[in-house]
Amino acid sequence: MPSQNVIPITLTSLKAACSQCNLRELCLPYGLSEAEIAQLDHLVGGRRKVKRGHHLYRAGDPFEAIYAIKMGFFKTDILLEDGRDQVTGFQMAGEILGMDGIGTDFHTCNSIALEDSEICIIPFGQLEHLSREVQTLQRHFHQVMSREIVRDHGVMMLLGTMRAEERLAAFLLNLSQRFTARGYSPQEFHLRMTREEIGSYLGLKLETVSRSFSRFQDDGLISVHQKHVRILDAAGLKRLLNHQTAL
Amino acid sequence: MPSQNVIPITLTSLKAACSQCNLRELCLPYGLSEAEIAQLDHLVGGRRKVKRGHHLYRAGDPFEAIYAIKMGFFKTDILLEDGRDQVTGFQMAGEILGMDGIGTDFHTCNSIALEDSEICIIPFGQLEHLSREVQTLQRHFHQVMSREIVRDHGVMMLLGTMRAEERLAAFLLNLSQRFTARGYSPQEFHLRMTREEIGSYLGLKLETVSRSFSRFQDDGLISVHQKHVRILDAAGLKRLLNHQTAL
DNA sequence: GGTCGATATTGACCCAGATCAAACGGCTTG
DNA sequence: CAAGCCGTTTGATCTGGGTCAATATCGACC
Repeated sequence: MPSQNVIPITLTSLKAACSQCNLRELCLPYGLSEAEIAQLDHLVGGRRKVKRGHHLYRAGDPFEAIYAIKMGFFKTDILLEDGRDQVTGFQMAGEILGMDGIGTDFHTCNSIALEDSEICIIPFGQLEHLSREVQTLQRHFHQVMSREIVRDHGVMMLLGTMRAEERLAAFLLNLSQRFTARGYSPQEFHLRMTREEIGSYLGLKLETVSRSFSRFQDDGLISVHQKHVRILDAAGLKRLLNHQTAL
Repeated sequence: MPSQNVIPITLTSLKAACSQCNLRELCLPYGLSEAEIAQLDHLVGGRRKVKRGHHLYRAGDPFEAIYAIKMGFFKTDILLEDGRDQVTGFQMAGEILGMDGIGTDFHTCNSIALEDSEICIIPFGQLEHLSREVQTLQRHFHQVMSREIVRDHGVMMLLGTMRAEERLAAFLLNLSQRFTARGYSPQEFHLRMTREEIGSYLGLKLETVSRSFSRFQDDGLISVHQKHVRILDAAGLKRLLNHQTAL
């Protein structure tokens, strides 16, 4: 069923592949020369639109490709047999999805669009093939995977050692930083996810997330109305983070 | 200073490189043909012994190589400026260390031997070079990285959704399974880490770890004396894990 | 073999965040 | 524009695990 929505790359649409893509500074081609990016254009096996609420892939799906987000917003989550589930990440334009599947030949988590999105399909065989020829691509792909590992370590740190408000502050600052890198305002943004999804990601209940938001607002750190967030005192949020809790 | 302890590969010692190593079914060469493993022997840049309590590398060290554990036991941890720290993993023979450094050219965590250990140095440039030529090696290296990501997701799940005793049960079952894969007893093993290190990894205080151990013992699931653990009822531990908590 | 510091166990108490519950706001839909 | 639903906010109460503290045990080193 995914193939229905796949937009095959044609000569005209190729114009908009990596070499023309304004995300190339954030995405896989980062750091590649013009010539190398030209080679990379052949890498993109097609595009696919994913409507809000729909899956890009599900846990158990055979692994065939990784995906670069062209536009939109995703979450990944894991669902255990006993009903427990956890959001393992939120991904935005320029970020790579699907690397969880490389190790087992099937995906190990679900990837769900939180808004109408579009992704570039990167058939994994082709990526490996091309990265045997383009050293810079190989290197860069390894860096992307490694950074995912480091990001996960950061989340483990957050879940293992931080209290609720610290987690939320870290979350907001991280979002702000990533929006900034994409040319959006660092202070003001729209949350694509619910309080429950934030809570799941941060290991908190939605009520705690909501209460912490209110607390931040009362303290003049942010202003929140529903999904709209404005950061009023980024330094204050950072202070909250670095503040010695114990010792 | 690391270079002092490096044992260079000589013609005689080469005999004991990957093609002769009894860990090759667990380590990087897994799945490679005899001929490919022969090529791989050139990959190992040397060996290094790391005494208990000593660092293999530290956060901030320049990234040059990844390491395969030949024998011994390690932990990785992250230390934040504010003094918080967290153990991000425990690694045993056949497992790969150092992939956190690929993305940034310096290591992002500390790797510390929990017993006298020996590792194989795999210079990363050489690994990338060889994996451009040996497709199976390339594929396998990608799988190793991906599995690290999946493992981290598992830990996030554990930290985000499980209660103390579930975390410890999952931890013990995971250790048991890994020891089994290495030919050791699934029921009986020696913990190389302290209660505090287990707690740090599981997002718990050492007192909670100790209490949970005692509880398991009272319930006849395990027997513990200091670092010696014997699993008496693995099924019981698994039941503890899958047990519906909420809903 | 005795001393000392690190590690482990156990108890008593407390609190951050979970849980339960109610009400509200903003959507979509007829 | 009313109805209904989902997501959110806020309050009241409960509890798992943190904190503090005392004691026990182990292993390393004179």
